[in-house]
Amino acid sequence: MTAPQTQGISILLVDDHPVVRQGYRRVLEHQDDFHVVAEADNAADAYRAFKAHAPAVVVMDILMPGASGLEAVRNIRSRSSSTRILVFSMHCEAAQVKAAFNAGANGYVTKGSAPAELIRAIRAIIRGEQAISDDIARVLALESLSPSGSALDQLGEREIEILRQLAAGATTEQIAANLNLSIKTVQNYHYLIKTKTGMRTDAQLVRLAVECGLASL
Amino acid sequence: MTAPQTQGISILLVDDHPVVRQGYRRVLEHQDDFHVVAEADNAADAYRAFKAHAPAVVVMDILMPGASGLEAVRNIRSRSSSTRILVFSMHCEAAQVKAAFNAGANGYVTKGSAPAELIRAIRAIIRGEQAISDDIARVLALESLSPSGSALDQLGEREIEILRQLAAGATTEQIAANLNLSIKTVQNYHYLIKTKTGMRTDAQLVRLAVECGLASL
DNA sequence: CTGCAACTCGGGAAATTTTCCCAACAAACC
DNA sequence: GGTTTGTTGGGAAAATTTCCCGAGTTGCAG
Repeated sequence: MTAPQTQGISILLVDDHPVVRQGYRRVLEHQDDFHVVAEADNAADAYRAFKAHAPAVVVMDILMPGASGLEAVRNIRSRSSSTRILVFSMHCEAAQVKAAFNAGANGYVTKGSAPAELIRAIRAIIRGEQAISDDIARVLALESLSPSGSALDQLGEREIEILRQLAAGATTEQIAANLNLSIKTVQNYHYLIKTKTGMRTDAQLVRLAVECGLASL
Repeated sequence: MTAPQTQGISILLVDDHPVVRQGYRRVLEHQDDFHVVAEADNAADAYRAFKAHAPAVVVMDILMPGASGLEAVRNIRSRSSSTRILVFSMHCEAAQVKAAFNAGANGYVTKGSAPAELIRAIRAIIRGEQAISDDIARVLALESLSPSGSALDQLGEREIEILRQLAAGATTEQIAANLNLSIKTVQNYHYLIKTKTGMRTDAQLVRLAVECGLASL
């Protein structure tokens, strides 16, 4: 199980800036079990390279011209659930990070992170863990402590009300009836709430609502 | 702060049975600082009377024809967070009691309780405490000690484990991977758990799991 | 020992929901 | 006046839920 693979870990490196790619390639290949098998400088090429090389790990900048890097992450994730995806970005915003994980990323580090942190993150996601760099951790931690509803202040009143009722156990139909909305609208809100908050299941939504004091048990 | 209010404590009394109301009115007005300012015999009238009289305390039976008494509790609670609501019922079941507190009740006594217990409960909730009668306390205490979570002993081990992971926020895929089952099997269990427990949404499942000590928040 | 009941595991197929796109409208804001 | 933001819903493909079924395994009572 834990024996190192003889061929090492194949990596696809994606960044629109060649110099940056060079830098990362050097850092990555300094690990002798890491092997950068391909590079790409845009989302479309990244997806093509992914299909061609089936790398174990994709390391990509999500800030690229053209199609969003997040879109590439989604594409790759929908094609393979086993590929590990590490996103790096200059952004250190909670929403951005959540969006990346929601799109299917396994890790997120900022470009300001030390090389050792990048390596550590890659080894973590290979083990199946989720990885974030220290500065991201700090931002997310502080955000979760903020006095406002943290994940809730990104939601509108309607969204909050619907989340509250969802967490209370109401069905889509009941909510639609309670608020005098069409089922379709409630479904759309339900989906929107999930994407905005980064929650993937209704159970996670309930936990969020309870944490934010929206619902009780 | 602790000085008795000169006008005493205003009470709204709700029960669908006139004779029962008479009995309670007598017991309540035997306390000279208690004053029953209104009565109602159904949920809708209760809510109207509440808006009209703004009583300090609402004493209501939740077992009434028509709209659920719980619904009335919720309505009153959403209108005023300071009003104290004491629920009384013939039922002495843990689930019923929890539902009442969840709806916003401050206290719960059974109809079998002695008058002194009712008075004690009202004085307790006026002080901002939560109050339950002795028999309720015994039921809740025993339930919390019982090895099986009541609604859970109708579930098999596999079902319980899957419910636990669902409540923890795991996706179907993650559960299937964790337990080495097919997604199809997890879906079937998920459905089976819902039908066996009578829960209609995943949010309700989470609540159930938490109540039964299967999950925490 | 035999049969029955319960638990575990999954396939099939129809029904429903989720997902993600889009557009319209109002209010707020620059 | 143009832009963003919140609210409301349609459409259509993808995914999940729902419910039915069978099959292997235990355990237990007859």
